[in-house]
Amino acid sequence: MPELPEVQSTINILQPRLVNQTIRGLTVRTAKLRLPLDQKLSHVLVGLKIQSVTRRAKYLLINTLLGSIVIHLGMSGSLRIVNLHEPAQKHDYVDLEFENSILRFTDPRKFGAFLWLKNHALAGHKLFVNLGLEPLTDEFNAQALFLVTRNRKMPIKQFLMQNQFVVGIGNIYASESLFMAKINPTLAAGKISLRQCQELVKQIKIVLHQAIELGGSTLKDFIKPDGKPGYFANNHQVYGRTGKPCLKCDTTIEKLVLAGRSTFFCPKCQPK
DNA sequence: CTCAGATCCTGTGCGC
DNA sequence: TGCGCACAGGATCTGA
Repeated sequence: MPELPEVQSTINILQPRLVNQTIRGLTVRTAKLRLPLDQKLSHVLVGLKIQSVTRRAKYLLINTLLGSIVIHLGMSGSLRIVNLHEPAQKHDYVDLEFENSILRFTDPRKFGAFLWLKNHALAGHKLFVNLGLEPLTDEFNAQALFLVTRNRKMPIKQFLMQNQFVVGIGNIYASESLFMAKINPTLAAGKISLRQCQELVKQIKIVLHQAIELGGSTLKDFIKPDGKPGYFANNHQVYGRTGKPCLKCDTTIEKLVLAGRSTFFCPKCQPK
């Protein structure tokens, strides 16, 4: 899936195409996503007009005056806009139908989610209530990161990937940001200095902004909402580059496993 | 409270 | 060419 840049790119493409469109129907082809999908949702949605398409963490929000359709792409989900009567493929699980087009949700691994939340239920919902700061805001800064990491023994990479303090940093961009900030991914979060926090925050913002500008990264099977294939791993410094030379110092890139997730780093640029 | 590990599900790619 | 196994972008739950 999609990390934050892919979700944001999806939104950037969907927003102009969906705003002011009126929902004509909903077709659901599975009940089992990460969260159960209400098969009778169609009655609620038909007739509602899309006001905006926004994002919170990696949740994509299609907003109407009454509430929001909340979509999470999980590990393998994608959205695209197709013509009416375009036949559904194997893992096409939800269609949101408009007058002249369909927004189609595909998710082979079914780790994603598609649900409806009324306005009053949105902010307090369990999916949203424990989410941390958006990484591209001023609230996510070095001072805040420094304070919240004190006494934490968890490796900094895992800490970044939790959503409690900062959201939207997934497995790819955690490795990439730490490389750019020259911080070893196994370093205990509580051990990073204020100066390292400054560099890390700065690099996280740069890396995410760049990926968004590129139109969302790098997934070989990532399909943008217009149906065109996405980019493929062209810009990664360390992710997926085990055994290849570091682009800055030529040292061989290494891989290790942290909390069950592959982690890539340069042992010379990111010393312990 | 903190943290490690298992878990949901399917597809792909590798070594044999 | 076919088969089995390891691994994959996330997030949540359990239990030590």
